[in-house]
Amino acid sequence: MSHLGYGCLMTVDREQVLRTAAALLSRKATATMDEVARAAGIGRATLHRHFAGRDALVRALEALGIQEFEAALDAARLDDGTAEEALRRLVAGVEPVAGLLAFLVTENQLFEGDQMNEGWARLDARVAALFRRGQEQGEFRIDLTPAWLTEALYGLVGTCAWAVQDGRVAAKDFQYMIAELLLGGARRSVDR
Amino acid sequence: MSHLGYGCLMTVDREQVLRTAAALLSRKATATMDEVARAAGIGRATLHRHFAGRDALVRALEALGIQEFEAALDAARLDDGTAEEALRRLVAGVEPVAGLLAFLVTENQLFEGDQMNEGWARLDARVAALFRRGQEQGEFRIDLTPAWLTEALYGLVGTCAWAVQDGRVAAKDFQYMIAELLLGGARRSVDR
DNA sequence: CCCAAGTGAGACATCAGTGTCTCAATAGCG
DNA sequence: CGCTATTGAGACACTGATGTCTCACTTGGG
Repeated sequence: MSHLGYGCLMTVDREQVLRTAAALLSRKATATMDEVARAAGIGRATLHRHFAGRDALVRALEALGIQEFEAALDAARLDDGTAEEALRRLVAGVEPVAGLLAFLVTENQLFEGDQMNEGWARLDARVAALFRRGQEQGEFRIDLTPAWLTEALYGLVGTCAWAVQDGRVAAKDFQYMIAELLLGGARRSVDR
Repeated sequence: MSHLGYGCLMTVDREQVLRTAAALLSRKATATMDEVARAAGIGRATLHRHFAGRDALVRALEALGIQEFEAALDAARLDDGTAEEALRRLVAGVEPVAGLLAFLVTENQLFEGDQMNEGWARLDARVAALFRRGQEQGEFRIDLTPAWLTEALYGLVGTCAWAVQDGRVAAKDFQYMIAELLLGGARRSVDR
């Protein structure tokens, strides 16, 4: 059953552990392996059986985050319909990955090594391309660079994930708050 | 001269050290005391002379961040003029503190202890009050809660500070990018 | 010019976190 | 009902960061 990676009730749910770890580490990067294990509801020994060490854990977090974010990008079909529609689909699809994404964005130390950021750079380019498309089609303003809009999206997703975690924003408002702020801003326009 | 806290050229510039430390620690929370010292251009021993330990350093970071952010809030005169004007003044005044602010927002572990967050909660309330005023005066939309707008401001400031640090956003665009996105969003309105 | 203050570099003991191990207990499966 | 796989708890040594100390050097003031 171990070859399945899941299915056995007594077997640790690898993804669940990683999500919990991301939520904890993104808020307390100095958390102990023991704290991570406790947060995930498993023993330190078990955590070590699945991830050779702290580095391996972080790498796994990185890999899962990139993988899931890429899946969200695929599912959002960024080239279909208006850029606004695509962005809303992206925000919706990113919600389950928000914790992971917050960790990736925060833990900049991942990208100091060499270039595991290759994977990340590719995702970055896809998001930026969406904003560029919106600008070229006259849908988005051109005075905010695609690079900044991309970073802002990441920042807002992470911030909102934390706000939800701390109860400052209702979980059901996650998509709305991010998409509306990013698209329309705080100002009340006359045509809205 | 030590009673002045400054003035002696060979004396370490305490605030400069803290700013450097904030910039480093907000991007690599696991950085060593030695790394912090090197980044600040001083020896580890000297760093230890000024801050008893890592905890003391973080506390000092917290205190300075709160103090300077509060000063920025005062200087922005949040009750004067339109809410938009006040927000733009705040963003402008916050720019020099952006690194410190990014550290405070990211290092949530500060607020796990007891309630040094009292100081933070007060600042939080002031910012939220600005957004609430904007809403009550019909200037801001009411479907985005003041609490969320407050968090979003923090998130965007931190994100933009990092983007500038990494060269993805030009330093001169700091205020514009944040204020414009936060106020108007990415969408190109017909009345703009 | 000399002295006090401050600094950097390094040595050192200490300690918390890490990684590895063993062992008893438990859950699923035949 | 055993058997196997997996887990949690604990013991253990080890590594790296930490905090403290000394000492030589430099700077600025008297």
